[in-house]
Amino acid sequence: MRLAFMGSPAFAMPTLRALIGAGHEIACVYTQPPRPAGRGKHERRTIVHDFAAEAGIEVRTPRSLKSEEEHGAFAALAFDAAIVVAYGLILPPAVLVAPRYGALNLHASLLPRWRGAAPIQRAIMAGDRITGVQVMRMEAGLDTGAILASAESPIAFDDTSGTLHERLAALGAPLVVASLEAFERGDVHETPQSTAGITYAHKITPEETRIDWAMPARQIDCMIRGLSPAPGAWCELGSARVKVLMSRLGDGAGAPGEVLDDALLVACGEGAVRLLEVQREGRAPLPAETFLRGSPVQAGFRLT
RNA sequence: CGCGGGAUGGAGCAGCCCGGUAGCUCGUCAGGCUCAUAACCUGAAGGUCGUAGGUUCAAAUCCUACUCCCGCAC
Repeated sequence: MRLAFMGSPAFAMPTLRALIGAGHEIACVYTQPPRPAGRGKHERRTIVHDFAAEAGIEVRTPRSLKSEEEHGAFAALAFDAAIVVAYGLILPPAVLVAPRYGALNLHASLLPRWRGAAPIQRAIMAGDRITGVQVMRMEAGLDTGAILASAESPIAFDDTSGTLHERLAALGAPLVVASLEAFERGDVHETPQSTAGITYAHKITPEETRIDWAMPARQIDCMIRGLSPAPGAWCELGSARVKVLMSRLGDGAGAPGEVLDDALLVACGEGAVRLLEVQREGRAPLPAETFLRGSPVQAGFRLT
């Protein structure tokens, strides 16, 4: 089929590759415009942008799709379908209906749970045991469309947003390809989302990334893994800000934030967590054992 | 030019402010102890101190430029 691919971050890449691999024509890639970002405020292109440019695919980076001009430019390419994966822009109705088969979105949760921007992180942070990916028809509402295809994946005790991102991206790519095949066969089944169990995966804000050691260990462990590798949950160790990138539930009790042994077992409001991977500001992420070699933390020390 | 931290034997760090024989915790190798061990003891190898200049009798340490990495902000 002749497709528009709309996506920006790494999560979108497996699907883009799969579509190309399946022989579809990517007539145009829409992605977020390069913006001054990161250290030094240099202009950064999205990974999808880099890949598409390298592959010789036309790349468009409008700041918004709301204007008549953008509608026209989009419609003019006469797409069979638009595949949207973590694009980062709202698609107005005029764009949604322009392609012959409309716009399909790959979403990383089992809808209607975790509609919105950060479904993978929110699922882990909430302690969900299972999640998945779904291909959904896009409508005006936020992730409210009917489901065309679905695949589940359990969330393990040692999953992080990083590992889940990779797994779900890989799980979703063939689902999208299969959905397009269904259109070609004229065998598409669209199931409306349940009206029960709706939750929203709000964007992660910097304020909520600081660890509050008074929370139960179970919650803290989920928070640490849900925010890893980015943006990372953090706390203060002495005067240094330290990110905690991996943890595991442990046994122990003490004042919230109190280190209970010489291997970073930390007491929480209820229970304890063992910190397995940490990163001091300005330094590289390190396994706890390695970190402690250069910066020992005595039992009794209090993290804040 | 957004703010800031870092680069020291294979790993993680200290030393730098107040220039003068490179240190710690590990790892590696050899030997010892042990029924045995990731445990313990003894010994050894291994470093152009990011790169290029400069100052100095002397630079890991002071000055300049550059490269790479990272935290914050975005």
